[in-house]
Parts: sequence; structure tokens; C-alpha cells
Amino acid sequence: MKHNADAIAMQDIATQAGVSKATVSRVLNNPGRVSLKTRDKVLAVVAEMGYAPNKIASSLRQGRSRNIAVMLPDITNPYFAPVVRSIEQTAMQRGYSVILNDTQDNPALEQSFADLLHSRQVDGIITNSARIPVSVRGDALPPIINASELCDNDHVVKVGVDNFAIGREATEHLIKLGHTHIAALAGPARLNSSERRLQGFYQAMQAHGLPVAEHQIYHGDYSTESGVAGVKVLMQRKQRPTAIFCFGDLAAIGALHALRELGYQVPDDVSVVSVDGIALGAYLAPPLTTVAQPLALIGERCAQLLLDIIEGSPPQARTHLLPHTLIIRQSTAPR
Amino acid sequence: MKHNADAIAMQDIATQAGVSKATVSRVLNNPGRVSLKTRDKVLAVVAEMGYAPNKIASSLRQGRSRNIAVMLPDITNPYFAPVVRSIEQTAMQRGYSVILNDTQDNPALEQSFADLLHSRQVDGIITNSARIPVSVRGDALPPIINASELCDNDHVVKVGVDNFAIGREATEHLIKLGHTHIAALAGPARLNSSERRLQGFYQAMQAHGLPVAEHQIYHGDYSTESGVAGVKVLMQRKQRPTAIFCFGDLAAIGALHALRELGYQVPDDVSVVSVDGIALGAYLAPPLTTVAQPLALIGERCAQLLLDIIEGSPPQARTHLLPHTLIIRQSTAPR
DNA sequence: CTGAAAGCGCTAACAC
DNA sequence: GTGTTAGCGCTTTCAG
Repeated sequence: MKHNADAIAMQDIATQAGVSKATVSRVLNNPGRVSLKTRDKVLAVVAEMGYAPNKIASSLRQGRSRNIAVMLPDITNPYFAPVVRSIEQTAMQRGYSVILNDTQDNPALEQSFADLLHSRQVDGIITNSARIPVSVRGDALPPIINASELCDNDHVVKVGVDNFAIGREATEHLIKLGHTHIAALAGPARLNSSERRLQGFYQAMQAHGLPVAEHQIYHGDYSTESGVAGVKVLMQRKQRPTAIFCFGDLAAIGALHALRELGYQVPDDVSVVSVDGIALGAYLAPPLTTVAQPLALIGERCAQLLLDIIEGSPPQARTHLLPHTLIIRQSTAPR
Repeated sequence: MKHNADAIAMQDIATQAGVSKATVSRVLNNPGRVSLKTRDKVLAVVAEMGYAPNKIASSLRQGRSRNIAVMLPDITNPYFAPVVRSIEQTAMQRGYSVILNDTQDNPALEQSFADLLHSRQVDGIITNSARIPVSVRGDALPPIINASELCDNDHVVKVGVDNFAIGREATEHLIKLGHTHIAALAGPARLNSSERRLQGFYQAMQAHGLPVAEHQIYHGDYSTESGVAGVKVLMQRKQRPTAIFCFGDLAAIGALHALRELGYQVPDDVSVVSVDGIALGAYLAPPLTTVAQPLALIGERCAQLLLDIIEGSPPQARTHLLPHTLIIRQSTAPR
């Protein structure tokens, strides 16, 4: 006996309960429209036979899958895990399932995942890349949420943080501690998040009359390895920084590691501030000062907005910026 | 114009290309059975109209969804992310999508996710919990892979590591370094992985004539917080350990943190060895000695086995134990 | 409040 | 090599 060869269909329930398929369907989806008596009878048979409606058939008939896709560059980055978890929870509460797409930041893969929408396998997509893989035209909002890395397409709903303010506040924290030689261990120049943080950095420096030279900036890729590499470069430049602003916690972990290897004490010799607020930050040596993003909230908001669009209640606002928080721990100290 | 109101169906392609639906379907699924000429014509029309077959309809007709579900207790644990990524990649290569289920270790949720299988939304499940949420009877293998926490049901295919050997080898590493007072910061007693590692620990200690008392064991829950709590308890017991065997890297991170706070030097005062091999381990202070699990391989194997079962080629072996590796870094040192 | 019937878009026999 | 036909299992008019 094949484990699923004994599939029970709605017709079986109907026959057994002495009603029609239509009535069984109503009991399951619109209990209100059925008399209490038949309802109980049907429910009893359903329970007895262990019946579960075939969701594929239901999807086909209704023209929607009740699935959404989450596209992200790397599920291995601790930044994304809480976001995904929160998306999944919210979706589940609203009756949707989440299909995960780790794109490894590969445009070809992003495109292939976008076909899920086209082939009706998902009703919408939350993408954490600025490359919107679907042609967006017309006046209706497409069922797409653009998170983390925001694109500049006005027809797409975006959820993120104010990276400019984050860059400014992280830098100001360092400046207030008396640092004047501050290096920035940035992300890829092509990424919006990195560019905005960098602008915030420049603006804070300028506002305090602090000059910024090219050699104070290092462009990595947000990875731990790039944090290591960045520190090695930044610390051997003529004007050695007394503080480093890392654009992501993963890079900061690498930076802390490299600084330690080079024999510098954090925060005594060098202060380190970063961005993201991953859970592990509190357990690093030293515990990391960071501008935390509301990861769970970002995920929840993405899911709510996407499902609202899918279900016909598109939001008024296109861009949703969520609040960040500077968490001061022990990786920063007065100069 | 609704963005998807203009859905193109296979019939449209057929009409446009002057052939029947069936031929279009063949071109897309069995190109070999169609003449080169019609094939080209159909493909041209498909490309021109931007057609993508409705996967829901195909699924309904074929009786399989080409989706699989991955159930895990917490996507936020760095142990799972690489496993999931690898599952996703393998599944994609074989034409399947992955539905993610973060169960938060909640049996009720696990059950509700198992209904995905029942309602035909997925063709199989990879579960990282020992609670198999589907009644398994009969001789055929159910489309379920049990990973990480292995259950003792012989009808289920299991993928994991040899936790007994891991426990033994981690402990022996410490013993070889001259440690005799070794504490174990274990996981929940109800979990198979923790119990096996603990048995391995006992066996190694016994084999070297080292006594183990109750007070050398602390049962946490694999979390960072439990690592902190465990160290605080273990270090204030009469016979203070000179080495701690943490049953997971996350707990080890907490342990390292707590040890630092209590003023102990690792590895000078206390050695720490752990299990998992998460990427961050190499960047901790000090870099963590750990018994690494082959995370990507585990994920890949889970996916391959599940898809093999789904596609009718069930494996001969029920239990698949994958190789672990002791990675010696700087958190352990001679007594 | 309930049933009959149509059909979502596709694939797989089965003919030709 | 290609077309015709019959559903997959469900939901939803439309009658009654």
C-alpha cells in the first residue's frame, strides 16, 4: 500500500455523510451557510475519515496558491534569519506558506525564482535585493515587497530602515566619544544600504568639521572575511584610525577578530561600532556597540503589506521606514 | 488592469501556434516527441507571449506538488541556516521548491505543518525534530526524512552524525591535553543528540579511569543563554573544572562570554570544546575548538534522500551517519 | 439551506 | 507526430 494511494476526496465525505460535495465544501469554508445538523454530520465524517482537502485543487479553482516567496541573498547571514522567521509566523497566521529562495546574490537565480510568481506558484514575493525581477508597469501595485536593499522604483512597496540616519548616528556616537580619526568599513558601493550609511557618515563628519579622506574608507562585502581584510588595510594606513564604523555586524565580528590578531585592544586602542543588532553581538568580546534594526518587525511588516496587496487592500504609503536603536555596549569608549 | 488578469493559458499558445494544447504540453515537457518544426514554432510563440505554464494546474493533474517542507525548531540558530541553504539548492536543482516551517519546537505547530503533507501541499518533509508528526505504518517508506534529532522509528529514513563518537572524541581531546576535571554543558535530557553525546562523554571518562559526578553535568537547552547560565553554575561548584565540553556552539559562545565575565582566561584557566562547527566559531575570542558537523552535506543528503523516496527510488539504508571533524583552534590548551 | 453542473489549466491515454 | 478527450479535486454560480 502506497502511503498516499488511499487519498480521500471530498466526494467520499459527501457520499458518506449523505450530502453533496458542495455542502461539504461549504461546511469547510462557510460553516455559516449550512444548517447546524448537516454541519455536525459532515464534520463528524471528516474527523472519522481523517480527511484534509486537497490544497492544490483548491488553489487551482480559486486562482491563488496561498504561498509567498522570500528571496534573500544568504540565509546564513544572521541578519536574515529573524526576518524570515517573522515573515513565516505572520504568513502562517494569515493562512499562507512561505517558499524560501536563497539566491546567493545571483541575478540569474533571482530571475528564475521570480518565475514562481509568473507560474502562479506563489501569490507574491518579498525580495531582499534591489533588483526587482519582475517588470512593473501599470498603475496597480504588483504583489512584491522590496526589503533591506531598497530599489528606486516608485511602483514597489518598500520596507526598511533609514540608513542615512543610521550612518549619521553611528558616526556621531563615535564623535561624541572624542574620536576624530574614524574609518568606515563599508559594504559594496553598489548597494543602496551601504551608500546611504556612507552618506550619513560623511554628513556627520562634515557637521563636526572633521575631514574625511579616501583612505579612511574601505569597501568590503558585509562578510566576516571582509571585516578581517578591511581592518588589515585600514590599520596600516598612515593616519591610523582610533575608531572604526563597520556597516554590518558580520563585518564587525571579522574586524574585532583582526584587531585582536594585530594586537589592538578594543575599545582601549580602537572603538568599533556597527549596524544590524544580531543576537550574537551581545556575546562578543567585547560586546558590540551597534545600531540595531528591528528585524522581527521588518519581517512582520513585509508579510502584512504583501498579504494586504494580495488580498486587495494595498497600502497608501510606498515606503515604510522602521525605527532603529543605538545599543551601546563595550566596543566603544572615549578616545 | 490587474497585474495578473491577463493570464495566458496553454490554449492561447496552442491557438496562436496553430496546434493543440497537447502539443504545446509536449513541447514543454517532452520535446523529443515533437517534430523540430512544430517545436520551434511553439517555442517561438511561448517566448513571444511570455507564457509560463500554471504550475498549480500541472500539480493537480500530476498528483504531486513538487514542493517539500523543511521543519526546524529555530531558523535563527546558525546550525540550521547552512543545512537549509543546502537543502534548498539541492531541491532547486531537482525541480522542487522548499517551504520553510519554523516550529519553535512547538508540537502543536509541528502537527499543523505536517498537515501540509496530508493536504498534498508538499510531497515530503524533512524534519529536524524527533517527533515524527505523521503516523507511519505499513511497509512503504513515508516521504519523510528525520534529521538532526533522530527518532527511533525504523520506518523513517534518518540523516545525522554519530553523536556518541562526537561526545567521546571531544572528551578525549580534553583528556589528552591532561584535563581530569571536565564538566559537560549538555543539552536537554529529552533530546537524543544530547543524550548520545553525554554517553560518549561518560565512556571516554571511564575509559581513562576518570570519575564523573553528577555535579559535573549541567543540562541547558543549547542556547547561548543556557551557556552563560551553565558556566555560572559549573564554575562555582566545589571541584572547579579545568575544561568544559559544550554540546553546541551557541552554548559555547555563551560559555566563553560568562567565563570572561567571571574573570577566567580561556584556554589558560579553562579549556572549552564544543560541537557543531558554525562559521562564526573561527572568529570568537578565542577561536573555538569544536567538533564540526558537515552541515552542507547533511542538507544535501536529506534533500537527495527525500526526493529519491518521492520519486520512487527509496534508499536501502535507513540511517545515514555523516562524518564529523574535530577542529582544533585556540579555546583548548594543555592543563 | 442544499444540489447539479460547470470549469480552473493542465497532462496522459488513446486514437488516428 | 499530433489531436481528441477525459479528468485531477475543488469552489461557485445558479436553481430549486
